[in-house]
Amino acid sequence: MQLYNTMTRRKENFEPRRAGKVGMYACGITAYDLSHIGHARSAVVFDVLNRYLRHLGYDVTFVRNFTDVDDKIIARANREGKTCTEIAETYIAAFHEDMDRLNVRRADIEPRATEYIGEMQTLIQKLIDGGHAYAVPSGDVYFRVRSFPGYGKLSGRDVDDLRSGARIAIGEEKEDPLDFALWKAAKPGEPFWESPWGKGRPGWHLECSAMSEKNLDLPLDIHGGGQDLIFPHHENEIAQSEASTGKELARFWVHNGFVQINSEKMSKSLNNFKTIRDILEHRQPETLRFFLLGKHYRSPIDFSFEGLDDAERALKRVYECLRDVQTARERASWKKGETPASVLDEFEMLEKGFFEAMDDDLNTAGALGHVFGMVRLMNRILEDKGLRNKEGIRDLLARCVKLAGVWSDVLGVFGTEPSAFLKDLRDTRARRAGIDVTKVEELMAERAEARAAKDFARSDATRDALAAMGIEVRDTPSGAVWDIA
RNA sequence: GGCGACAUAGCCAAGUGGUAAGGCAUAGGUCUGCAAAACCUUGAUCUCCAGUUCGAAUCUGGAUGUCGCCUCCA
Repeated sequence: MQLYNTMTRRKENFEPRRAGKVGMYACGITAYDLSHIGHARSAVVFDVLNRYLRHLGYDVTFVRNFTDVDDKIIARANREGKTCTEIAETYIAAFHEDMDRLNVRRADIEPRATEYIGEMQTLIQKLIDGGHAYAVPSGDVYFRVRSFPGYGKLSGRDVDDLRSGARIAIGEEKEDPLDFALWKAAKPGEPFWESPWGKGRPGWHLECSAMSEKNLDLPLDIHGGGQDLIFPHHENEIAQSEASTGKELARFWVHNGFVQINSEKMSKSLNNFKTIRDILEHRQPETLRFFLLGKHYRSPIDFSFEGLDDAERALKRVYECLRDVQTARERASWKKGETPASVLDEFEMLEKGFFEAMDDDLNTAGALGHVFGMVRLMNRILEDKGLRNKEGIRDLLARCVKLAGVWSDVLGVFGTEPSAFLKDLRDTRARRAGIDVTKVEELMAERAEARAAKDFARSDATRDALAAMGIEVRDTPSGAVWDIA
């Protein structure tokens, strides 16, 4: 497959370092608050990449870390009178819960920073020994940026330009404004670990270098994260890891675009933050996931509830088709007859098109186009009285179900039992609209009675009453069903 | 100021050289007691200007607009 590499700014043919095996590392969250939809996007993107690489037959080892010691965690712990460990545990558990709902698979290894303090100290010592780092009297240790010639290569930045804008904050004892902390001396009341440089804790960038090197071989095949991590986080990781090991840190750098609100980045200062839980209050998790897959992973995606509702309707269309295919397969008798070649061709083109899109830098939006092409094809077949009862179609429907299974494994959507999904969708919408389901059922019963008596005036009156509530009634061979308009 | 991304129908969104996938919404038709779903039909020459080319949404230059990074951030 082709994958865009931030380092070279080009799509490149992805080949792992060792045949058949992929080592992938993605930067996870800092566990100090509930995860927001930006975290959801990043997680979904790397989940799809993880799933697709496995689909292609690679033996993937996926590592995603948790930062469980950090300024913001400390601040929250102090504010709430809890320990950092308690805060971290709380929000790691919340993250897992949210990810499970979004059908994001757990990483194979989920290291936590505080479990790697020893490795981090070893790494710092190596950097000091190599002249790449220095300790200052306060007990901080800094990375000496000018000792690493490649600094800026990932983000395309020039060290001199960076230097002109940088400044040494009061109290810092850096040799150079660009130098960044590897180890921070503990202030009173902060958690700390003993070290050769005094009591302190690791710098954020260092954590990922230690955890990636410990859990995977360098160079990593893929290192990923949000676009905002390119500078300085990943740039600093490269400096630390490459200066200490002499090896390239990662071969492919993959970065996902942001979630925006009204074309602006979500931020707490703009007060436009949406947590995953805010969204899942009134929408199904699969709708959010499907919405996120609707745009290419490197582009910014604008979040809105209107957009989510469009996604919900589109997803419903897929599930209604899956349900209808399922029903059609239950037909007791089939007549002799082949599937027309043109239909088979179309089926195969759609199947191929999906995977070509995925191979092209994980073009999920393009792939979904082919999914809907399949929905149209299947609907058309099921509508065709002369075709739908043929043995050839029976076999095609079986292929369709099998393919839907593969697609859902890769994308992490369309995998729910159709009837269960549709029922849950209806309940979700009813809750969202504040509709009393019991009342609806009563009116439905009344209408059924009226229709049985061929009292169409009364039947229509109940339909109108239901319509006023936002309920749509649909008569099917097996009785009337209702849905939210 | 430095680095970068984006600009496609009412909305969302694929498409990186050969005359524009798909979704949502809208309108008409088939079907239906009436409806709904489904199916069929219906719409854009791709922000603007100049250039390269037999040919450009797709390449080059410029303009305008929007956004991101350069400080913690997915």
